[in-house]
Amino acid sequence: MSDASLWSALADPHRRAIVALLLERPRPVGEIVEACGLSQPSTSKHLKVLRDAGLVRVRQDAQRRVYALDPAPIAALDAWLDPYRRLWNRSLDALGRRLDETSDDPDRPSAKD
Amino acid sequence: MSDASLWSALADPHRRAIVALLLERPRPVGEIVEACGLSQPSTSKHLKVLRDAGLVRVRQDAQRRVYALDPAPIAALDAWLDPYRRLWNRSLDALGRRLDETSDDPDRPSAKD
DNA sequence: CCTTTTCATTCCTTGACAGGAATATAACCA
DNA sequence: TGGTTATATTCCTGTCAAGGAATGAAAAGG
Repeated sequence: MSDASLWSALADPHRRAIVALLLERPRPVGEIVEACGLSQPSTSKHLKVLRDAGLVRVRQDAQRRVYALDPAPIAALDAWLDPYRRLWNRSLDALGRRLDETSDDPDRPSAKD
Repeated sequence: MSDASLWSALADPHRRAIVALLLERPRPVGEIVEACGLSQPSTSKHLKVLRDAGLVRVRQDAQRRVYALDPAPIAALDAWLDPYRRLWNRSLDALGRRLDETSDDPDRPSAKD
């Protein structure tokens, strides 16, 4: 299950920054180095982690390597999130009902606890 | 920004398992210990991390502490995901177009040969 | 070929985190 | 009050990941 590598890849703030950079457009390593303010080796290592997690893909262009986002793992995250999103909607719903029927449900005490 | 603690909290597979357990229903610590197969102290420490990240809330019930999911951070994750979801939809769209116009685009040879 | 550019990989050190064992804390009960 | 249950916290240790420095590797160009 590469689910683990996906989460741990995104757990690092620098890597989330890289991912955000690649959301705008594909970029060669040098550009990422400059934008992140990290050293080149460190950036390359982060890129390797992202590659191993399947989050980015590389295209060789002469001496440069152009990195781009791969949307698939993002979709996996989205799928993971789905059941929780339902919970979120339920609680929004409940809030709406409470606001709506403030004096209609004697079982659920209002904010006077 | 508790964004960092949110990600690092969910980076751990045991903690994701706990979160999944709490999605079904709120549970006291003992139940989580049993379900996860971790030791009680380890579980308590994971719960502390989840608490600090705002992912769970505790309610005291006699000697027991009942943990429940807080949907708000999930919504934050969802918001983070949003721009990437757009990317995903774009690529689905592109795929759809390609499948749609297979015989409409003489530039792109179809799957024969 | 030799050099330059661009990037990847090792080596090493340091810091953070996980897990177990033992201990503290708090609530309930006799 | 003393004891039991349920949970949190501390201490200690091993593991793992990040970052810097140095080095390796591949492509382009003279």
